[in-house]
Amino acid sequence: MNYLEELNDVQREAVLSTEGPTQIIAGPGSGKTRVLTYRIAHLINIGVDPFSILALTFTNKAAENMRRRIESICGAKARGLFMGTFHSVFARVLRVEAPKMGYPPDFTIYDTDDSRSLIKSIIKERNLDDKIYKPALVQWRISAAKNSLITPDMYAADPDLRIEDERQRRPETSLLYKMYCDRCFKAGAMDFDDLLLNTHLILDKFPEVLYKYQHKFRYVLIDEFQDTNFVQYDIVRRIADVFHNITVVGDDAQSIYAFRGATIDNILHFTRDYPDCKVFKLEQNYRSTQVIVKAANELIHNNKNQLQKEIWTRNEKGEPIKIIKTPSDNDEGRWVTDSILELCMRDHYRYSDFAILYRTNAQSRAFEEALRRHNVPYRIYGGMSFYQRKEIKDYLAYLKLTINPHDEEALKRIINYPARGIGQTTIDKITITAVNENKSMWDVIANIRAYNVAPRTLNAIEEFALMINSFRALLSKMNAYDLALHIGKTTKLIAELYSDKTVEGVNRYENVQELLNSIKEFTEDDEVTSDDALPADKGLGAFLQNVALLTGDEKEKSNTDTVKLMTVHAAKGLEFPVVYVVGLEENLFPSMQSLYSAEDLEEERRLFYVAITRAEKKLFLTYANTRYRNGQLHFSEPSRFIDEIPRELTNYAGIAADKNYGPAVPSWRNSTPPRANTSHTSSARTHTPPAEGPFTADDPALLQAGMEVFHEKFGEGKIIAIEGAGTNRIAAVQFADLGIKKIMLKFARLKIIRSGV
DNA sequence: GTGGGATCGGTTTTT
DNA sequence: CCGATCCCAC
Repeated sequence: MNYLEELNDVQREAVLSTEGPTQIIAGPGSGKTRVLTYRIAHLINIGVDPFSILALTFTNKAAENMRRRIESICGAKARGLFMGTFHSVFARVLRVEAPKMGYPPDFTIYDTDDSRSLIKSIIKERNLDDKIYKPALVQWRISAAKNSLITPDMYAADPDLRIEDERQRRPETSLLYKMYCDRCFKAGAMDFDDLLLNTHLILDKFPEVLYKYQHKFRYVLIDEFQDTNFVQYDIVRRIADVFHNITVVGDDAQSIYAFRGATIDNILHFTRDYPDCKVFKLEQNYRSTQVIVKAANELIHNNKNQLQKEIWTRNEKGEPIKIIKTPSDNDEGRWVTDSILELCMRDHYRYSDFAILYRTNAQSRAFEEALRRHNVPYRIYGGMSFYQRKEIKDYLAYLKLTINPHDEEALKRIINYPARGIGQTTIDKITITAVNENKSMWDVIANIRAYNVAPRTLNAIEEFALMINSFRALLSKMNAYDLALHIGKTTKLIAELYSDKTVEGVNRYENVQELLNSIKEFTEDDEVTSDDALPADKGLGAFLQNVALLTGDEKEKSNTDTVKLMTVHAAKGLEFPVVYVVGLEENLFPSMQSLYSAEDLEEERRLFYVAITRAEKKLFLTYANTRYRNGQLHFSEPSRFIDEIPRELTNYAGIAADKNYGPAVPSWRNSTPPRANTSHTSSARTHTPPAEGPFTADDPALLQAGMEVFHEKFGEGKIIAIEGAGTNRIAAVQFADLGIKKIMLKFARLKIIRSGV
């Protein structure tokens, strides 16, 4: 078995000792994925039935990647292996088992948007103020409860939670939680958390189900164990409770999902639950230069809450880490682009060797613009995923409704799209009736004649119900693709998009075609991993089951020689020869909300640790002096994380000084940074703005930076009138060559409301 | 009930 | 800057 020869001693041991509980602590670049894949491949090679192996990963990408690697070693033998994300694997289990809890086998999966929108409508129905009951917060609280295995009843009974909710002026949260669960259930829908919670509940309540999976999955392996939450660990622990062949792979230093309920405690609990477990520590780094490895070690030592571990490497020393300060976010984009072009020319790097990593998705803009200007091909990962686009969600809503007409979110989305004369008032009435009669909205619609409805509306609703029912009748007669196409045509959805010839419209049409393609692929894909316990299904229903769990960007586009842009979170598990970690500013990375708690700050530090350890050869850290965030100009201080890297590993000098990007070391490093002045807003009511100069800020630095952006965007201009008071004010600006434009001033930010004279 | 314009408000990270 | 929402004229 030649694959074993590629491994070092620890790695080989970790691959070969297949039996019993095993913990593999694997630092960045230590060949973690390799060990995990080889371990699975090895299991198959020594004769373990792939059907009895359960491998859980954190992302679809990781699962796919690993499956490919295993198949390249084992070939067809690897078929039938149970591998996927927690959510996708247990969604499959629930398709079989959830009817025991009263869910339909074709239950819908609500994504974050669906679930938020449902919460929103419940808040509205209860006549609560959505300024206080912010849907996102309520959703977060419900999610946290589910992840801690707290049911609505337990929530209501818990005095601590009640006190906390009352303190936050949201006493009805408990009730909302209950209503939310009821509504999901009635809609035949589960949200992401339900997939885990319900799996747990079923294993808990139905011993025969637990027995079945305990004996089916003789080997359980979990990747990115540090990112699992309480429920996830609980589920796998139960499943592995008979054979004890449970392997967890992870690195506490790379735990970056605590905000989502992941807990490092799982690592500690694991050694407590399996005191006899074997532990392997993979500390040799094969990825990065000594400089990068050293920087990473030094950085992470600032965290108190960390298992002792030190990564090391035999790789070359490497270049110092370059630290670059730019005047603005746009300059940052330009500088990085220049740097990429230079390295391509001088050192013959390819575009695909570069990654630009940022803290928030919103930061991608400046880089996109600069890269596009220089015709550098790039690809953005994450952000708005394919399946979150409006046109896709609309289309999918029809498909979902066909499968499960009780799906409330799908129904509300398309009941009047394309417009068919069913307005908001009617929809509200239906909702209220449904709630009052304890039915789903579909029950009301399908039986609309029983209610007193104006003839015109009644007609529209009946036609709608008839259409959906006609689709349902075809379910057993057509394959997924034909039916989807038929639905698109009948509803005029495709025609509507086709007629839109704007750039966005064409794009939307193409997206829908893309969706249809993927349905076709799904229909024709015959790689069946059939199994009596969990039969594979190729119908429209099965397609939809998967769709909610996909992030959609998995499909590689034709051109792969592209610069990659993504958040640090999305970069986990990846590596690149050259990495730019950008936007390294206090309040951004580390993020503003992490600065109040030590734990959160440590998570940010781990995130930065993940970011820099993606780099193989060259690492650049950049930050911008000024940046627009929610339309406001912000001055920034360099991130504290920059200071935590030993000076001898870094190079601040020569930073593009020849290109006028400004001095490398910030001038206010040890003094008070200038702050955006907001005092003028409060006095704005009585203050008449001066007749000239677009800014009333009295901070000269702010004025200066503001003017720069202003001129860059609009050229020379002069304010001739301002109306309004408060934060938003409309200014008429006279431009030398463009006439007069109306511009909205928001604090110091300019927004065009209307262009032209 | 529809559609357009004005206005307001807001931001981490993801399955 | 862009999406959600409000308001108003058809």
